[in-house]
Amino acid sequence: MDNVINITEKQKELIEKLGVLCERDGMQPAAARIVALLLVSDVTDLTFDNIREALQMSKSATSNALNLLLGTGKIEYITKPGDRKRYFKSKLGSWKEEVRESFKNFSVVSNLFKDVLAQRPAETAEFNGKLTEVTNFLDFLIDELPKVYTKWEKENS
Amino acid sequence: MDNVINITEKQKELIEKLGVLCERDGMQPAAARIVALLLVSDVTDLTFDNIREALQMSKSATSNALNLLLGTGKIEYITKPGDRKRYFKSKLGSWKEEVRESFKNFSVVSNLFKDVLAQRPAETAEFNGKLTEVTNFLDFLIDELPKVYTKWEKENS
DNA sequence: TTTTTAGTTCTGCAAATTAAGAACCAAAAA
DNA sequence: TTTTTGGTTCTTAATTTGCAGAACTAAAAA
Repeated sequence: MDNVINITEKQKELIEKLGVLCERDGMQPAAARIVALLLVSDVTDLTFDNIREALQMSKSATSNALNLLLGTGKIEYITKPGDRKRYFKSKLGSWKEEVRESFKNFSVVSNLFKDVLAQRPAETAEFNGKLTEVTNFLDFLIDELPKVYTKWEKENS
Repeated sequence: MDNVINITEKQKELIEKLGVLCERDGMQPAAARIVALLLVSDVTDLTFDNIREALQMSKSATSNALNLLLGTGKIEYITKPGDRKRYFKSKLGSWKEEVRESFKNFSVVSNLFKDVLAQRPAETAEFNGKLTEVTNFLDFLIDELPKVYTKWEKENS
């Protein structure tokens, strides 16, 4: 029988707040709470049933959310010798990775804007000019943000 | 009678692509298409009915989406003397603003992570260390990103 | 071989989102 | 004063999402 993990009121509060934050990023509620739980729980490696009981959710919801999070790289699991259970844990590095990914998205937007510009009539000069400025700004970021990363790497090696 | 605005196939394609992009950012479908339409349309200032006809949506959907977009600052409208209609147009600067806002969000995450750390047991040293690194990274970004903006301003004045 | 464990998969429902259609309304025009 | 214009608001309907519960399964244990 699994020893049930305990969550304090303070922790529950943090789970809600972190959960809302993840949900705003498009994550579904159950998954968001799991991510949050794995951040605040005293024990960092939790089993399927630990999670299910702590968050009071069904097996199906737990299973689906865990597999979704494994797929998106937000969590991982370890196993222990002579133990069939998997121990799920937060893949903390994913937060840094996620930021990096979100930065990459700028080029998708920038490229689409360029496509838009390419087919706009020359007559709407002011509009086209502003749109050009936006794409220039995005391209500037696409250029500068990697440098920020490099600076971080340099300062932390 | 309003002169109906015409949308080419190429423009329709771009509207779909831009629409999907906006939807992925949490914008609802109808609103996303309006934003896209106002970017690709040859005429940049469109009336309620121009939009309704171009995107084939109901008055209610059009009304709700337009008010949502006005509220979130993604579009604006102008009026013309002796004309009761409003002419809606893309607030192009909102794209730049949006990026700036999304950067501000890092401090919300960072602060929450610090709250999490404050109540974590000291025993999970490795985990706490990694979490600390993530918050340090976020704080680094919170510090560096405004500098990137400043650089942009400087290069474009 | 049977049973238990550690999940997964399959309905099916309840709530939330999204948009249509019709009724409505206030200001301007006729 | 009546009508038209340029919308808004209300109700309803169709999807979509998220999750519970039960049935199921493969591997390990007994």
